Amino acid sequence: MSIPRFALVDCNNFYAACERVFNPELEGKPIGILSNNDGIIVALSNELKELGIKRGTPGFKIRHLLKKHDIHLFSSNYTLYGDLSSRVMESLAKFTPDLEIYSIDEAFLSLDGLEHLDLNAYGREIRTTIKRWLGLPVSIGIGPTKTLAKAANHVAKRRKELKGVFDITGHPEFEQILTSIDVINIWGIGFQYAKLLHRNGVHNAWLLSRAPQRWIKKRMTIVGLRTVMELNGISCIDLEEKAAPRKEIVSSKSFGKPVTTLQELQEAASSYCIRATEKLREEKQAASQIMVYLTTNRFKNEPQYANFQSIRLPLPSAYTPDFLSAVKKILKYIYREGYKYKKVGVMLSDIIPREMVPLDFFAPTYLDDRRLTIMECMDNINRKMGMNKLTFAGIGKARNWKMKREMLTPHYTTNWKDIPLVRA
DNA sequence: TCTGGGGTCCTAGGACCC
DNA sequence: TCTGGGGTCCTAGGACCC
Repeated sequence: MSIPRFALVDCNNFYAACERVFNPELEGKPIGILSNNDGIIVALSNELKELGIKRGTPGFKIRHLLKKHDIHLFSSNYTLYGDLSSRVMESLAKFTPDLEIYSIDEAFLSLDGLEHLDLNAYGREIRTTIKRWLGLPVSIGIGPTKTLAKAANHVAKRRKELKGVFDITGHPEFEQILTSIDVINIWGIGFQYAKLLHRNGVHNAWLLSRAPQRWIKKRMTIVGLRTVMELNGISCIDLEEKAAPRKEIVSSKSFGKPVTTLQELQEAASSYCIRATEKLREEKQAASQIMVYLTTNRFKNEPQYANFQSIRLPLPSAYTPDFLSAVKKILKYIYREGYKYKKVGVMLSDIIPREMVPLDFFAPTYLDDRRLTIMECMDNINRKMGMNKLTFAGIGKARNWKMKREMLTPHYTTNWKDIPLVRA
């Protein structure tokens, strides 16, 4: 049996690269993309990283540097990134149908059956194609396991001479290469585990691959053990070509400025609830549990309060009003007067496919009568006319809960008005 | 003034049952 | 004086990912 071969294709500094596609003047300049509400920096171009700025830095903290270094900050434009992402994935699918879309900017490809090719050259062809078709730079790591493909990608990104592609499979300097990678950069090792490993002298990926497996299992569970096996070339994490159905749906946002009244919280939570139930219907699912939480601003030196509560519906549903009344009840119960609230959120869970919703003799369920039709009708109108064109009275002024996005670029690829013009 | 949002998986421990 | 043991289910919390 031949060893499997995985490739990880990862778009370099994806959000920043997307902004550059339609604004080539940004080439070579430091760019940062801000989170919702223009809060923290979530994506950085290499030039911005080189200035010593870290992911997670609040935008306002570097405001004084913008002019000096010609830094360009943008509000996140997920409509644009999402659209370019699906174009990248479609292009990759032309190379192999065995593909797992792992995140907005990454995909695992199975290269099984292509071992006879020069996989480095094959990777470079993929890379050139994506660059030519979409103007986006990608890096490609290849290895016998997903974890090693990820590690190879890490190397491909950092060593210029590799030209963005690296196959680590059976590499003569395998040991030295893994030794050069700090455990924190290994897929599956986060901040806490990296601390634990360093404390115990396991500083790099090579040492991790040699670590006693019983100790790993005990301290890092079966998940950590899988990572170690994968570093040893034993594939434990398969390619998942079909997206697994979601098990929970969360919708939450921080407020631009503090909120104090129950009324306002109700409106915000209702609008998140509407969004969450829309997603639920998009995936043809139904949920039977809803949780609402709220919290004050932990960065502020003022009285803090956080709480949550959930309600179980008698039957799974995707009928928005079922959830809206639950939201109302919960918020009324957990709300305390006198605090400045920063965030409220809604989470739907216990999700099942809607064909599995049981029928009830005595009460209308989500699936029978006109409820389904009403919801579908609303969803269709909103899809066509824009989000929240048709909505529920309960959200009041909620349309104004819209995020702060002061530095938003146009929706170049998804809105007729925003399509770039070329002047002759 | 201004500090994100949306997910998954695993385990320990309690409740409950026989 | 003696105070079981094993199985299952659920939940909270902690770790991780992007």
